[in-house]
Amino acid sequence: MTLNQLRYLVAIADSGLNITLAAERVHATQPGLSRQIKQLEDELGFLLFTRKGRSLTTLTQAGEHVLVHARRLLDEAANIRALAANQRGERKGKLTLVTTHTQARHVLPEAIAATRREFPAVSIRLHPSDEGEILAQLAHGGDDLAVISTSGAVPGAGVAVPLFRWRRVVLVPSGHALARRTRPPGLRELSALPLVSYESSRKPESSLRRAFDKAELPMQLAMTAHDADLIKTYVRAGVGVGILAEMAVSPDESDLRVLEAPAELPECITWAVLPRGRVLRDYALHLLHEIAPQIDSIDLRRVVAGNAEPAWPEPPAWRELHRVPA
Amino acid sequence: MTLNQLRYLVAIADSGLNITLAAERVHATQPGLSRQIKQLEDELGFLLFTRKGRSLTTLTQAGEHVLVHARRLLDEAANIRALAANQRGERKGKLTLVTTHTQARHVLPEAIAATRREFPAVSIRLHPSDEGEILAQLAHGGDDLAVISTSGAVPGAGVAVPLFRWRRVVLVPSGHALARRTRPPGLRELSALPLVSYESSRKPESSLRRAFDKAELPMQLAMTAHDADLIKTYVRAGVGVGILAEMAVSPDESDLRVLEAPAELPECITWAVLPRGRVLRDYALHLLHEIAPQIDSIDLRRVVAGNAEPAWPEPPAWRELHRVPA
DNA sequence: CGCGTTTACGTCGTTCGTAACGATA
DNA sequence: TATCGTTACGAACGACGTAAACGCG
Repeated sequence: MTLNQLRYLVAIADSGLNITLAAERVHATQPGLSRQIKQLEDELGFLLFTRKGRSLTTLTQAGEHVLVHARRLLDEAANIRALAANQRGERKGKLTLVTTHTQARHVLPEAIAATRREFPAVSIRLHPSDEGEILAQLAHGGDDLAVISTSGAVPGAGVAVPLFRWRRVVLVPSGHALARRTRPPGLRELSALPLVSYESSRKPESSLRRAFDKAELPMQLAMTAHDADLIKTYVRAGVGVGILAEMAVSPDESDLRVLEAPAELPECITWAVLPRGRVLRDYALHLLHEIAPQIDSIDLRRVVAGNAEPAWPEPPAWRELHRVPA
Repeated sequence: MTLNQLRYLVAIADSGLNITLAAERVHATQPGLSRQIKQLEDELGFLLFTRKGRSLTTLTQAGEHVLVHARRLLDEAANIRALAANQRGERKGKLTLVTTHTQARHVLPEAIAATRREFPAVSIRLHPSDEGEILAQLAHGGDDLAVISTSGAVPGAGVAVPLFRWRRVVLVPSGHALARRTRPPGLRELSALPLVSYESSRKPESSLRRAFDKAELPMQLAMTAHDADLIKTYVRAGVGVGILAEMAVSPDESDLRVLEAPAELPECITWAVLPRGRVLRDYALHLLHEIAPQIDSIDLRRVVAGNAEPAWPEPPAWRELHRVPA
């Protein structure tokens, strides 16, 4: 059993059991992988794959088990290499974020730009994903960091770090009846209007939907989109009243009016979620410090390493953070 | 970075930084280890050890970190090998238990004998240890299984499986005043008498001591010993009244009388504690089934693998288990 | 016939053990 | 001088890539 054999095993599993493809991905030749897998099977004493003719059809049950442990083993190898890179002061590398469009578009840009200024040789990969799939991506997709919002609940997978609190806002065209009002609309008023909001509001567990349910009011979703720009466009077009994250609106949109959302819509929290037990590269820590300066980096390392229990400070409100833009 | 390099690293760390000794333990030559460590240091780009002249003095701080991950990595390698051995139906291997003398002497013998009958080629190593050190041993000593008692609290490290409940008994010479009484002694009565009990009763967190403290009664520990046989001997010699685990007394000790302990002494639970995430060999599961037939082996595997939350059945009382000895 | 896997073969690199050397207490 | 680590050398093994053969759709 060698590190390479295990590396080949997971590469093949991750390439849909196509050895040739796996070989390209690990920068080796196909016969090399075939042989190493065979040798591994010989050493372990059982087949990792079921074969039909010459090609692989599935992993055996035992193979699935081996794969789980092989992944963990290789993760630890990667941890050692990350540790070493930090120790050497290595300033280049990769960083993969998995997050929603809203975070990627309105929350992360400054932080990522600052990190890139500090670490110009780091390649940052932004991996947009659906709300519900992000944590699964983080757990199984090898991403380094997820950024995700919830209305209060602490995300389960990995180490969740609260970044900031935020609220929704109501967006209407400047000619809209609500735009002339001095007081923000109530939930009952919104209930009577067609809404334009995020795709995720369609889900029954969406906090927007739950707020209406709790008040026993109907919710009219006129349309949904993945990102705020589209929502704004359709609000401008008069399709309905926009409900979106406050991070997604800027004060200079003169043809739109931004109103406070009803108090019944709960405050949300944006979290960074880190894979538990993974050694963070210095630049990952730098990025986290950019988006959450209130978090102590030493503590963070300790918690991710499993050597301390999380005890994070109360996250600040987004509008406090951005009251005085530079 | 190879598995062997990491293996050598931990061997050296576990041999007090004596490379020659480490080389013997891993069945290799000393120059081999020296070179591999040097190569590993080259690859990682920093020193793992601080050196004074030619010999190693300490691990560097970075080396300590690498060591942690190297251990986990090798644990996963061991897991894969264990998985393979199970899959092959391999019936030989090693099994190291760490436990107290009482468990080893009075609880485990039947179960171990049964396991040895089923797996004659398995070498079982019994590793007696002090109450307080057992869990540390399990976490760092590479033992497969700990058996330990507490008065209620769930042991923290690893996966704790409740095996059975038990009570203490009071042991007096047949000529003792208490032996003629029909009702068992109360805590207040015992408080007036010199006691002979386990070494661990000296600790402030001992449940015996806490029972006296709670009743605000003094406890007179005339003497303590590690094992029940010694306690019995000194009870026979009239040194004091024995307080010991019910598992440690048999009905055929005609010169001693066994009395119920006061109700104030809480019931205890004996637990098996397993290292979390370690793949269990079939014979380990067999042994566990012998000492805790109420535990479902499939569930147990799942919980140890981290794929399920523990939900163990209420453990039976020792005296129920042994009411009708074969 | 093309795609993907296996088998055969030669080369290269690496690891290992032996043996000699060096430093230290 | 004994102990422990390093350096030097040669042999053996193993992994890799190339090229050809084999099955299957």
